[in-house]
Amino acid sequence: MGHSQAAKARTRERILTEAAAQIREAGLESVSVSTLMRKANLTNGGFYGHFESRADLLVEALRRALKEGAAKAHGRSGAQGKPDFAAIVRGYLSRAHRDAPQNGCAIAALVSDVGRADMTARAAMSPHVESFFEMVARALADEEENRAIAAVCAMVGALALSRVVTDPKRSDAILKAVRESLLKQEQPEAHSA
Amino acid sequence: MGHSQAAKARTRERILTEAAAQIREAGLESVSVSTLMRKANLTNGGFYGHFESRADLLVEALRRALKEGAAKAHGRSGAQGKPDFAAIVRGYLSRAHRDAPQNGCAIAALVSDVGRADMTARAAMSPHVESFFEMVARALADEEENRAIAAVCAMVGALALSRVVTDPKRSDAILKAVRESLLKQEQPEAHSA
DNA sequence: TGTACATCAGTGAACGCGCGTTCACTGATGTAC
DNA sequence: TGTACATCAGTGAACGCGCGTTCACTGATGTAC
Repeated sequence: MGHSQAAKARTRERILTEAAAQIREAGLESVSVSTLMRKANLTNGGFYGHFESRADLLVEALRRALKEGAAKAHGRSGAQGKPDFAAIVRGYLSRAHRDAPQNGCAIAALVSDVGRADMTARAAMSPHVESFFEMVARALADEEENRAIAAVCAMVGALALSRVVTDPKRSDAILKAVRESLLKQEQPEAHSA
Repeated sequence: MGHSQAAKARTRERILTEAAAQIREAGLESVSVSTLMRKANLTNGGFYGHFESRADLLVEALRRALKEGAAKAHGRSGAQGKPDFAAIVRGYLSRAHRDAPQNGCAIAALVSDVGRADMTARAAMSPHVESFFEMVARALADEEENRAIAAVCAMVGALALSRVVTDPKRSDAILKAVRESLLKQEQPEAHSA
């Protein structure tokens, strides 16, 4: 199989990316070493050349999932400068986001899991929660932190609840209600110009 | 051990109550049949006299946890008649609630788990989400559903996130920010009397 | 009221299974000459 | 440029363990006489 450092790093990347998608789709506990390795076209044994243990992988996969989710959010909100509040809200509270948790926000996908997990997992997610607050605060006209916190909680709650509710119409209604509620508060200054 | 129907029902109750607390504290997957039975002062084998399988128990425990959480919320909001919005918000977004998930709202404790669970679990939680919306709507001055949905999402999101964030001060800040944000919207009519 | 029996809630050992982890091995690649 | 060797990423069988589940059994209780 050869042994270049770059190739090994790429393999590790492949495992980690697969695991990051898996935990957002089916939870931290859903990851099994052999299934994961099979998905990466490898065999169980090879796993321990890349990670110390399953627990070690889970933390790294969580970090990866959080980073991917954050990157996507930043992309949606206008890469640099003042982020666009309406764009954030519309992107976050969309059916597309609801229906593709494996590519979406890891915070909403794993809030309740991480809320009862050990300190390592909680410490991995905490700064991403704070970053989300900050990004939304920068997007608000008055940049008030408390309003940003409330907006983020509403978005995370709405997305997570929309994935619970079985009736698709009611699920859509949740996304829509919170979208409108948040956008109403934050009218563009130019609306009467 | 005897065999009265009432005694058996009480035993079942004991197992179910224990399981309902357990899933809110540590998640659906945390329940192990033998550990659960040991906690109920019984041995593994007896389990199958009460439940068809572990999967069967998990659904029943989820239903129980949801019911307990709802009962508590109704208690806090003034048992009958128009519920008290401020009381709901203050009770839900309290440190006491955050720190005792095993006695609290099963929706916040298990949103992301149930969001990716099978239809049975999602169908068990959905009506409780709708009830929560309804209760909050009745508590609002204008009784507008969309505002109730937004308030519930903010509460569920805030409680779940407050359990993630590791810094206690920041966790408190989340609860406080959303408490104030919701209460500011819904001023008592008599505030300038 | 007292005795003999049937019931059945609960016991606890045993089972097969899948899991995380280990380890002796393989064979393609990079390197030294 | 060509050959021999060392490296080490990945293989795949094996391991011990805990799990969900089964089952023959026990013994306290309710019931019939």
